[in-house]
Amino acid sequence: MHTDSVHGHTDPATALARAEALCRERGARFTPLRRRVFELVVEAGQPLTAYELLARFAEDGGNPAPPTVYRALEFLQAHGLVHRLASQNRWVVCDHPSDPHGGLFLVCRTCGRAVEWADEGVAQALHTSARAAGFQLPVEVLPEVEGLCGDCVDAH
Amino acid sequence: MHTDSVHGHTDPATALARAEALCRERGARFTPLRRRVFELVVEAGQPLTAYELLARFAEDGGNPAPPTVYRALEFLQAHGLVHRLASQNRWVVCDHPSDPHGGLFLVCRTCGRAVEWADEGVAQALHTSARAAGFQLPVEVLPEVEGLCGDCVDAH
DNA sequence: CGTTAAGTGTTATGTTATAGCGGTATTATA
DNA sequence: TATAATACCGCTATAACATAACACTTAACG
Ligand SMILES: [Zn+2]
Ligand SMILES: [Zn+2]
Ligand SMILES: [Zn+2]
Ligand SMILES: [Zn+2]
Repeated sequence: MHTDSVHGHTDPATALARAEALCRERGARFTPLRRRVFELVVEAGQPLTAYELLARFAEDGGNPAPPTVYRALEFLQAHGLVHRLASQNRWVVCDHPSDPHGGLFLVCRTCGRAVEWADEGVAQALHTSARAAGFQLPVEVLPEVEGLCGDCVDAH
Repeated sequence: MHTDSVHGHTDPATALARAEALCRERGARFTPLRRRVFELVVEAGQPLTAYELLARFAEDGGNPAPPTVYRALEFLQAHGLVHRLASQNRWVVCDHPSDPHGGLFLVCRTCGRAVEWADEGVAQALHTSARAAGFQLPVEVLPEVEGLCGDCVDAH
């Protein structure tokens, strides 16, 4: 089984440059607002709620209303720059945008850390199982499961 | 690979009897309120939001407030009688309570139908993948994925 | 330029979920 | 049975998450 991990440790500058390049390629506008939202999500290094983002804007003296932030997040998601963790109501940076990918989101029940784990084995098992149930899944599927990360297991 | 499906077509009377028996065994109180909530979820035959449940109570002339319904749902969930679909903010009856089980929730993007699909292959792939990422998953893991059910695929 | 589309600010509101308190019903114990 | 402890539920209020709709500004394109 081929297993390929991508950890959430891309440095912010690289992530920003990559996002900017990707948007330029596609003719999508990486506006200051969208850039700032992306930057905040990258810097957080962990999943954030939309309202946590709003709070960070407020720290900067900004004052956007919820729709402003939600719209930016939707743009970023549409371009694969962030993922929405539906089970957590949170948003997190994608570590390998521009590359369509399925996989698995592992979310720590204790510390909230999330790891996007690209694993063809899981994706394949999911598609096989879904087909057996008569379901057709999109190519990219990214289920979320809760567990304990290594650090939190060690700390009992 | 062993694949075992359980469809959402258990008849309401049977489901109720089973729930009642299960609670009696465990010394848990299957009160009228909890019974009614369970019955409504069973009858719906598809995932419901808590507020849809509240509306059905209202149809009956009842008037519970949100916490009342949420508490009943949490009780039912704790006893494995219903599952919460975190990605959908909905609740759905479990087709094989009393039997700890992992698997997969397949949710149709179009019609909203949800199928709980017990598949050891998926559960195993998830645990293997999670371990590789340093995560420890609970024994029962039930990720949710969105796709198209057979009917909705046929209807284009 | 002028026209059009895309992006953003803003207000208001809709939807989902929980905290906390006080009263009632059930159970456990003497 | 009396009493104490616990579990359950009604209720009010509020927190947390998300979107509709409209006005205004900015960018894209001839
Ligand atoms: Zn990704
Ligand atoms: Zn952790
Ligand atoms: Zn189940
Ligand atoms: Zn369908």
